[in-house]
Order: sequence, then C-alpha cells, then structure tokens
Amino acid sequence: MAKGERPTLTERRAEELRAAIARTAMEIFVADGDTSAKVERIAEAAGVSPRTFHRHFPVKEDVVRPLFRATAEAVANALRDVPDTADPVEALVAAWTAAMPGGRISEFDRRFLTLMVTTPEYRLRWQEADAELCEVIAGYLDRRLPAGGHPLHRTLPAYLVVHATRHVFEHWITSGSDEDLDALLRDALRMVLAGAAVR
Amino acid sequence: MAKGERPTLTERRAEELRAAIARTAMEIFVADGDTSAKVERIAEAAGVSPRTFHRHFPVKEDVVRPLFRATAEAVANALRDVPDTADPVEALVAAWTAAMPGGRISEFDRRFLTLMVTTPEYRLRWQEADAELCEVIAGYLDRRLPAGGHPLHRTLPAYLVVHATRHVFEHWITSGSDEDLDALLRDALRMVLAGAAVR
DNA sequence: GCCGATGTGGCAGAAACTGACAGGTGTGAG
DNA sequence: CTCACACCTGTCAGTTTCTGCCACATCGGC
Repeated sequence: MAKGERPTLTERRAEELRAAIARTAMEIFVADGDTSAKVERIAEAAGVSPRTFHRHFPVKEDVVRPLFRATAEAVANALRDVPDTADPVEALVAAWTAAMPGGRISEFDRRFLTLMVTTPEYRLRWQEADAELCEVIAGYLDRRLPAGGHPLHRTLPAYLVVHATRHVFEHWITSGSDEDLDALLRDALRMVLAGAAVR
Repeated sequence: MAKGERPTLTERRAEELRAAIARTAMEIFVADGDTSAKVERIAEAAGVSPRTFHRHFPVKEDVVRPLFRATAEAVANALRDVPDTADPVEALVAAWTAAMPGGRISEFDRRFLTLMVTTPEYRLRWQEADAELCEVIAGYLDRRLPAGGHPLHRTLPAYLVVHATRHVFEHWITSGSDEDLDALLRDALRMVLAGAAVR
C-alpha cells in the first residue's frame, strides 16, 4: 500500500480494532442501561480475548477513549477549515455541530452520553479527550488574541472555552435535551470570549 | 458530650479515621515520590485492616478525598465571612489564600499536589471536591449577578471561576511554583468575572 | 518458501474489591 | 451494675480487574 503515510498499516489496524471494541462496549452499555458490564463480556462480544482487551486498554474504562477522541478530532478538523474572518463564537458553535452526525444527537448517543456524564470514571476519559481539544482551540484563538504576555493568557481562554462547552453540554444532556443546544453554547461562549480579549 | 450536634459521635469518629488514613496515604505517596503504594501497605501504616480501608474508601483512590474536601471547606468558610461590599476578585483570592496554612504552600504539600495533578485518577478526586465548591461559589456570586435568566447563567460563572482557579493552580504547581500565585489568580478571575456580568 | 517482527491467546498470579460471619467495644435501658 | 443491642472491625473466601510469561499464528519483506 501507500508508503508515505504517517500511521503504519499495523498501527491503523490496531486503531480499527480499538474502535470496534469501543463501539461494542458502547452498545452493551446502552443496552444494559449501565456501565457495569464485565471485561469478559465486552471482549467476547467484540471477538477478542480478555487478554487482548487489556493489551489495548490497560484500564477497563479506557475502552471509551476512541469514541471521545473521534469526536474531538472531528471538532478539530471543523475548526481548521474556518476562515480567519469568521466570528469566533459562530466558528466554535459550528465546529461543535459539525462534529455531530447530521448536526444533531441521536437518542442512542444521548443515552450513552448520559451514562458517561453520570459515571465519574468514564467522565474522566471524556475530559481527557477535551484536554487534547484545548491545544487545538488554543491554536485557533492564537490568531485572535493580543500577542505576548503570560503563557496563561494563551492557555486559559482555550481551557475555559472547552470547559464552558462541557458544562453547557452536560446541563443539556442531564436536563432532558429539549432546549436549543446551539443557543446555549453561543451564550456561554460569548460570556467566556468577552472576558478574554478576543477580537 | 454535646447532644444538639448534627454529626453523631460515631460519624465524627469515622470521619477522623478517614482523615487519619488519608494523611497516612499522603505521607507514603510523598515519601515514595509516586502513588503506587498498595492498599495493604497504606492500611497497615494507618493501623487498620485492608477490609476496613475499603469500607471507608470503596475505591482505593478515594483515599485522598478527605484532604481535598477539607481545603474546599476552608475556602467555603472563608468565603462566607466576606462582606458583600468587597471586590469579588479580591474576595475569591483571599478565600483561597486563607485556605492554605500560613498563606503559603509548604514544600511537602507542593510535592503531594504535583503527584495529584499528574495522576488522572487522583486529579479526578480533586475535581470532585472542586465541584462541591462550585455550589458555594454560585451562592456567593448570586448576590452579585443580575437575577433571573437561564439556570446556566447562575451555574456557569461559578463553574468557570473554579476551573480557572484550577488551571492557574496546576500551571503554578507544574511550572516550579516560583511565580506570584495571587497575581496569577487575580488576573484569571478578572478575566472570568469580566465575561460574566458580575458587578 | 523462509524469517523476523508483531499481535494474539491461554495460563498463572498479583492486586483491587466484596459478601458473610464472628468478635469486640461502647452506649443506653432497666 | 448488668444486660442487650447497635455498630465497627477483622478474618476468610471469593470475584473482578489487571499483568508477566510463553507458545502459537499471522503478516510483510526477502
């Protein structure tokens, strides 16, 4: 196959396996209505041995990482294509909605995300994916912030943007998801970016 | 003993035991330079059986909760005594410094907190204590925010204040702690509260 | 077709937890 | 003061999560 690609063939295969196991776990979690399924069951449903499961996911809860990483990458990609002239708030909201298939969240996803929000160990994995997003957003905001100053002036706004988004999203998920998510996000992001000197 | 107190005698005793075990764990972690000590060792050092350890801390990492809960309560208490006329930024910074013994962080604490920041499972426990702080700060900000509006207008500023504080603090800890923490906090809080319509 | 590299499975075992039972301690009623 | 009761603790056995090790299969390059 192609030679110049960054990820090796083997690496990509491992990545696909991890994604498949993650999807299997997600389906089991949603079907059960909780996240208490044992490793043995998830591994068997995914067609691998428990030993292989733990080779790819040292800690059981790591199994959901590929899912969150995928959406974080989708947001990052959407943000990369935004022209510099766009309003930052609109750009960030658009990047978020672009990351959802069809611009909206399915009932299946809603159930899954509810489980993730209410289970601390899994919520942590979501936050870790958010942390990677922080760097991307920091890169985006760089073009719109006054240069120089303390390093925190660069990282803090990105950190706050990500956490404001997370807070709004968790509110939306746990409160029944019958509000206008985009409007809530716009509102929250405006608040954050008003405090930072984003132009 | 006194009768009208809220916590039962037994409950307070259990609380003290938990605090003692937590302190023991902290000392072991700092002495080792990592958090890999086994439950058996921590329990033995604290003079209890592993079974009792798990009775008070269902998950091993929960052992640090009493420590973070204590400082969160200290901040909450400091914030309760602040007059309504005080500048919110100064009040919050003062509450934070009041929570540290002597207004500054000891070398021992710095080493411990570094371990907590760099180990996701323990960092999560710290965040959980922060989450309780969110409610207290939301109560404080209530007096200074325009009434009414969406529930998020009440919870989001508090959430952002807590997370901005956490971001600054983690930067300060991991970057060597040789900067002026109060000044960094002031700067970050001003940014957050400027975005929210805090008066 | 062969060979080295790498991923996988099975097995044994360590470590983190849990349920059940027995023993000790203190508290309050009589 | 004594007894009964509630509660906490320790012991023990068992489950679940996770790891080291080795043998085997598979894949990619020669």
